[in-house]
Amino acid sequence: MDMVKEDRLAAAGWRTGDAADFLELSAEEAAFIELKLALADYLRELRTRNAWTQSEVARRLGSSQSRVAKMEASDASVSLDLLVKALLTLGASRGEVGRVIAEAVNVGRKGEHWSAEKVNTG
Amino acid sequence: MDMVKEDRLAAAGWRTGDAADFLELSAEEAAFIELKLALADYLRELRTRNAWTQSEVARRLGSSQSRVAKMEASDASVSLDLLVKALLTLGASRGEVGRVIAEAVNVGRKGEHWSAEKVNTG
DNA sequence: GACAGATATGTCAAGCCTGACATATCCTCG
DNA sequence: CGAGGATATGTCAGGCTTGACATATCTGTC
Repeated sequence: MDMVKEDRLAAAGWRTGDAADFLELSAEEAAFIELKLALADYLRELRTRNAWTQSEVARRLGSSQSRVAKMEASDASVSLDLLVKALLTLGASRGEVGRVIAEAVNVGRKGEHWSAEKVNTG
Repeated sequence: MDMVKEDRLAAAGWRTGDAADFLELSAEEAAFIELKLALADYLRELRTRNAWTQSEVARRLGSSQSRVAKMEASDASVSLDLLVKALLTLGASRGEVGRVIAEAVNVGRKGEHWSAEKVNTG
C-alpha cells in the first residue's frame, strides 16, 4: 500500500483522513491531483539530477525558493500551468514532459488500482 | 509557420503580427501555447463528436457558454488547469487525454515520437 | 551542541482567472 | 430577407494564484 501518496495529498492540503473522506474526491479530481503529483515529482527529479538547489531553480524561473518548494510538494496553491511552464523553462525535453504527463494521466486507468489502495489505511 | 496556427494565436490574444514579433515567443512559451491549442482542439472534437452545444457542455462543467467558447479558442484567459479539468470532467478517457497532451508537447520534435502502445497501455 | 546551508510552512498584496452577463456575429432553414 | 439557435467577443466583480518575505525545520559538519 502507498502511505506515501496519502501523506502527500494530506500535506498538500487535500482532504483525505479516512476512507469516506477520501472517496469524496471524484475520479476527475483524483486524476487531476495525480497529474500534478507526477509533475511535481518530475520537477524534483530534474532539479536533483542537475544538482540544483531550490534557490537556484527559483532564480532560473524568476520565482522564489518557497514557491519552488511548494511546486515540488504539489501544494494546492500551485497550478498546473505553473508546473508545466516551470518544467519547460528548466529545459526538460518536451518529449520527457509529454511522457511524464501521459503516464500520470494514465495511472489508475482501468481499475480501482489507486482508490483501492487509498482506502486501505492500514 | 502555417498561417492557420498564426491566425489562431492572434485570435487568442497572443502577440503575433509578423514573423519577427512571433519569434519573440520563447521556445517554452510556444510549447505551452501549442499544448493549450491541442487541448482546445480536443475539447471541441469531444463536443462535436457527442453532438453537444457549447451551452450543453457549459451545463456539464458548471460554467457558461462564453467560457466554453473561449476554451475552444484557447483564449489567453483560459488556464491549462481549466482545460484539463474540463476534459476529465467531460469523461474523456484518461488515456485519450494523456495521448493528446503527449502529442501536443511533442509537436515539432523529430524522430522521437513514442509508440501509441506505451501511451495506451491498459 | 552550534553553526550553516537547504528545504518547508505561513502569510499577504497584487495580479490573473473564472463564471456570468450582455451583445455581436454566424449559420441554416423557410 | 427574417427568425432562431449556435457560437464568438467584451467586460467585470470576486476568488484564486503568484512572488516575496519571514520564519521554522531539516541535514549534515565540526
